[in-house]
Amino acid sequence: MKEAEKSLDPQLWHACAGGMVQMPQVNSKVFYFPQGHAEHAQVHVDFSSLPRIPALILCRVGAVKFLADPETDEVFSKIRLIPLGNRNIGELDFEDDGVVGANGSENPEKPASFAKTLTQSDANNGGGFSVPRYCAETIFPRLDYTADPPVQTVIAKDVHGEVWKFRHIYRGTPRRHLLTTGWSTFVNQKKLVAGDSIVFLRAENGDLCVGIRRAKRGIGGALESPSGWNPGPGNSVSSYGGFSMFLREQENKVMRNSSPAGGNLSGKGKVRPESVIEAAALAASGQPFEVAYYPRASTPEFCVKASAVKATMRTQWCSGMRFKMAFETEDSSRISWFMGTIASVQVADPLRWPNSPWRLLQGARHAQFGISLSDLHFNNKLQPGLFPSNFQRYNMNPRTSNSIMTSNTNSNENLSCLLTIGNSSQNLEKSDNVKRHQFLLFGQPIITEQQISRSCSSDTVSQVLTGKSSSDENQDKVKFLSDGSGSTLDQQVSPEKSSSTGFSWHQGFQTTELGLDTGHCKVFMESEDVGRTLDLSVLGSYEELHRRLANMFGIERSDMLNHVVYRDATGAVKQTGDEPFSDFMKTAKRLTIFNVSSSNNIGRTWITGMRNAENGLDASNKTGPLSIFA
Amino acid sequence: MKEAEKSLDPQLWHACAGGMVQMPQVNSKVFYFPQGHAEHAQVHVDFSSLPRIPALILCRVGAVKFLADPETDEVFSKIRLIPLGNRNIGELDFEDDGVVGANGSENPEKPASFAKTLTQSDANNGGGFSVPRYCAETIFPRLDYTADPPVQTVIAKDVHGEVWKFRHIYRGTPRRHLLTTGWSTFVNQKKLVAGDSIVFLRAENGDLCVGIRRAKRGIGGALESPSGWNPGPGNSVSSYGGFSMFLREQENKVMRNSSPAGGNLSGKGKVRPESVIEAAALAASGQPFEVAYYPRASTPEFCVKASAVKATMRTQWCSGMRFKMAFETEDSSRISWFMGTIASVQVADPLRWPNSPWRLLQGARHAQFGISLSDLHFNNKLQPGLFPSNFQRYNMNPRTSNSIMTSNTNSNENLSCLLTIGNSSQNLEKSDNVKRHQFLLFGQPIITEQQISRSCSSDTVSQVLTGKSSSDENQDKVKFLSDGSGSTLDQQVSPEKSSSTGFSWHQGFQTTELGLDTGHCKVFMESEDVGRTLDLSVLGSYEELHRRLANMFGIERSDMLNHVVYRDATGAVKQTGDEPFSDFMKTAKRLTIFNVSSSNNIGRTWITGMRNAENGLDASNKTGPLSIFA
DNA sequence: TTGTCGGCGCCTTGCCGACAA
DNA sequence: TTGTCGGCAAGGCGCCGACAA
Repeated sequence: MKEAEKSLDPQLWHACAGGMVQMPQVNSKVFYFPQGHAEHAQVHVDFSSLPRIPALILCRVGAVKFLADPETDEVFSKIRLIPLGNRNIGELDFEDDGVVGANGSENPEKPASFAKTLTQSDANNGGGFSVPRYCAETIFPRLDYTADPPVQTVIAKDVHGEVWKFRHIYRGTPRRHLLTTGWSTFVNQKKLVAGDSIVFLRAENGDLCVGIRRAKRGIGGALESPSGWNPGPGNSVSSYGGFSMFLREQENKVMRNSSPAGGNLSGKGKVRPESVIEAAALAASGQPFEVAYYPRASTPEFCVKASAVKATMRTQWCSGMRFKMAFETEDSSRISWFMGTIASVQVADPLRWPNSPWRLLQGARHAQFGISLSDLHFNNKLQPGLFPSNFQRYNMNPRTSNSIMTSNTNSNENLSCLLTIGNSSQNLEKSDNVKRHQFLLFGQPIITEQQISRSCSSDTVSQVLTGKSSSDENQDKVKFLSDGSGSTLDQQVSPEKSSSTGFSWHQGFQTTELGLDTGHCKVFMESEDVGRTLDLSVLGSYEELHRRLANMFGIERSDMLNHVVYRDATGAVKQTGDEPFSDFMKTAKRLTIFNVSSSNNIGRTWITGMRNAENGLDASNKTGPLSIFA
Repeated sequence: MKEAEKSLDPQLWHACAGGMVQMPQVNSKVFYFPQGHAEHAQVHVDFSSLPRIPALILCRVGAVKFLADPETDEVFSKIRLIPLGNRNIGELDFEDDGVVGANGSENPEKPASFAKTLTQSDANNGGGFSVPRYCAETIFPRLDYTADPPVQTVIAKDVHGEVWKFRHIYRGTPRRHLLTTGWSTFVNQKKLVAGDSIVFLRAENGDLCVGIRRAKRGIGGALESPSGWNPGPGNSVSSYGGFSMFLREQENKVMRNSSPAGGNLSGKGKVRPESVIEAAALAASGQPFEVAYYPRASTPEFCVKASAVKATMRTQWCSGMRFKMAFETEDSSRISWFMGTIASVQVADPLRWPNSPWRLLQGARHAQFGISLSDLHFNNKLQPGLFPSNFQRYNMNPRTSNSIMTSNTNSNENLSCLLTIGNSSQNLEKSDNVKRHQFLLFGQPIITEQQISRSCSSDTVSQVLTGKSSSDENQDKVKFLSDGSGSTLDQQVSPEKSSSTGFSWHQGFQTTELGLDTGHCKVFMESEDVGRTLDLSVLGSYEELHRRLANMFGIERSDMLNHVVYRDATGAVKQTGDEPFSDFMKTAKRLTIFNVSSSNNIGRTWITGMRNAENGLDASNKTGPLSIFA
């Protein structure tokens, strides 16, 4: 990759980055969080080769470059930081820490811009683009309405300065603004799909600019990204399933036409762990360094303006406290607020970073939503009142820890709702103070530890899934839980309808993280959210297995044939019967029974499973033998 | 790039590599030529950081991996070599140097295979593939001729093991074999264009395999590759021009659909110079090393079996000797022979590699044609009888030197025919023993030094262009010529018709290599083959320049306006008048006057020029200030 | 106001035999 | 024997207004 390093218009950059993204000004002071930088790399960064590094390092901003990926158009920046020495935080002067906000540089005027999330119709192959009236009238060049129909050619420059031409027409009854000719070329070239956003911006010199913000892609999002958004239920299984199929087909198309390297639109690997190590080492030794920051990467900022850090450090967060967080509806530039109650306070990684305030500040912009509001549009029925509960679905990876915390709290208190799945009943037996109520939610058995905290959501149910396993957790996990709080947090909420698909992914992720001993196998029904654990070592044949599964799920044994697939430790997906039972017994790690009735559904889920199988292979490098299946 | 490193079927590998490619057997002995390795990298490799390295190093072959590029399907191999110490060549035992030939491994049976160069119709979007009868009947599965029409699905595996399905039908009047459904998908996926070849092979296990051999792409082929083939004249200017345009349009299409990285189908940069340095250093120090070898890269082998080297070293090549070389018609597996007379013998790089036999052996497979016969198909009218003269057009890069040589010969003797161009008349004045006959060939003045050597070709005229410049050659060149032979060889033949375009490219290349002092500028007419040198420092204005040019070429001065373009030292292409004359005078390196009459021609040539301008930028890294223009 | 749909025309894709090299 | 061409049909692409949320 050549370092063209051509800084683009900061206004366009900010428009693409999103309204909540702020960049520190040159010569301002910021705190650099190596931990946050590591999270930004979205892979595990092993700091063990370095001496202990401070959790946060005060730096002066030497330079900021506004850049865009030449392939994906994703905006990112390179920030040069000069450490200011290892003085006590209290002694420091935080005054001149100006921040370049959404309005770009020192110019207080926000340029006229408009963002729209692409609908299916917008992204369809045979279609045009429905231009919202506001955009057409305030951003686009003035149309001559005396013509019939009024039509013009709109010329827009992208982040690379490349020029795109669109036919802009005002037609139909009732009249509406549309981009027709040229639009589908743009969609194809930029490989846009429904859910991605497009930003139109009228620059100061009058040029019309166009930028894109890609939706977080990939079904395995929750698997790939520690802070990834778990799309979850919402508008029903079928609609989501259909959408994921669409994505896959698109992706295939894209992959066939482009090199494998070019197909990676979803990020990851943009910041390499070596870069983090290098930066952290330089920072700790007081030498200038440069970091790349991808504002769309859904991880919290790791260069936070010094005054904000200082202000937030004054607050002692503890569970039970109410809090309020700003986030922006990206396509309309309004600020929305989310209010909630702090559920748990916990140091993210007490071994490596003791007393680190990282993600404690979830105020000083760690509280910012890493995911953009546009993601919420997957839920077509979404209403403002649902935001809080949706936010709770934000997937808090146990590895990267909880977002809200102090250091001396019982984390079992104030949890909204514990939905225990899989083999976690073992945990419950250990924590003797929990009450067990079994009830059905959307037809699925749910075990709660506490009643719903009404403060989170007024008309929906929110649950927190405990993903913790007891004795069979892997080494990594043991370390992480060693602070004794005894509960790995992971939140999931189903606001209106439950989606088995969504849940299964989630569970797949958890299983990935937890791992299982040989002989034990997770079993899932395609249509159900809840998995069970089965000890294969007590079984002697496929017939016995099928009988057992038939009993377990109350279905006909004959229906089992050709409907049970599993993944083995190597990641291969097989059907029962593919290999001798003795081999199956040893290697099967996750087993899924497909619905017998709907053949359509089977096809779809099978493909989904294959997809996750790929992700599973990746993940296995990190956590050893595992099994994922949706 | 991940090292999948999955060795593919050696038979398929050899079928794709071409019939002339031989790979050394494991445990056999070969000589490793660092010089050849460097040429293989196709960029300048600077050995100056290393101590002096032997010109050839005897090695044992540790391992051979047969691989294929995951993106382009280009076959290559990795050869592990273990140096056998620095003993005197004469003392060595060359016995067990078995070679894996085209028939693959030790198996003496050559598998049934067939290669065909794609015609326009084959590569057209809306078309199928005309299967030569031989291929259909001996390679494809047997067709049921009782059906009407006979039809079957042919399934073939590519180098990655990926399966492709083609509808194979025998229809039409007269009957012919065709691949229809599935073919265009294959063409698109593999990004094949007319001129590329496809190889069908029936493997030993009965599987049908399909491989591809890409034609050397890009108009600047002769510029990019030291041993590149100069397509030259042939079936008229317009047909060639048309074809090159076609290539360009195809390329654009490809580029739009694929990432920039994926667009590089033409090679270059496959072997990085660092790898060469590393290998050479390890080889010199007697440590095992690995080299990658791209048999389609058109550079001579640099791992040559030891016995062949030894045998050839016995021969004292000198000019005037007759020689005979084998090469294969790749699509029919016949061996053809080329016979010629040695024109000049010269050490390739006497400073860096004194007494190196590199390219002394263009016998021991250095004489092999680096280019495939398929390149000759650009000349549609090509007949077997023309091969010799066509071969003479093979572009012998002065840098990489002449292929046939000894060290004590007057290189001015026995030259087939010297066509002196540009400012080389100065040379002639220095070599007082040459006779000067001026005559016209295809309307161009030609100065011969000797009569045509009839032995080269019976019905065509062959010439050797002397590309030598006198006092204005650059440092690099001076070094190269320092052995005193005083003649840089470059051969060019126009068998039937002359193409100004072809000639111009050739000249462009020569000018590149030779370089010019500041102030001196090469001047070319678009329609002419012959360039002149102009001392810009004696001119004072654009007007004076135009007047001078008008005189020089006998055209109207007014016609000059807007028809003179030039390239400066940075590689930029400009029109006269774009910058102040004083700047122009200092930087212009090559100047071209376009035909005024035919606007069509101008357009075409302009595009060609731009293309070459790009190549010029690359080349400038190697030779300093230069000027290329076609 | 704008997202989605069916209608429909145009243009590309791709299969065919004719024809000629 | 096989390369190229025009014919032609199918189907995808893409523009349109209708309709409804």
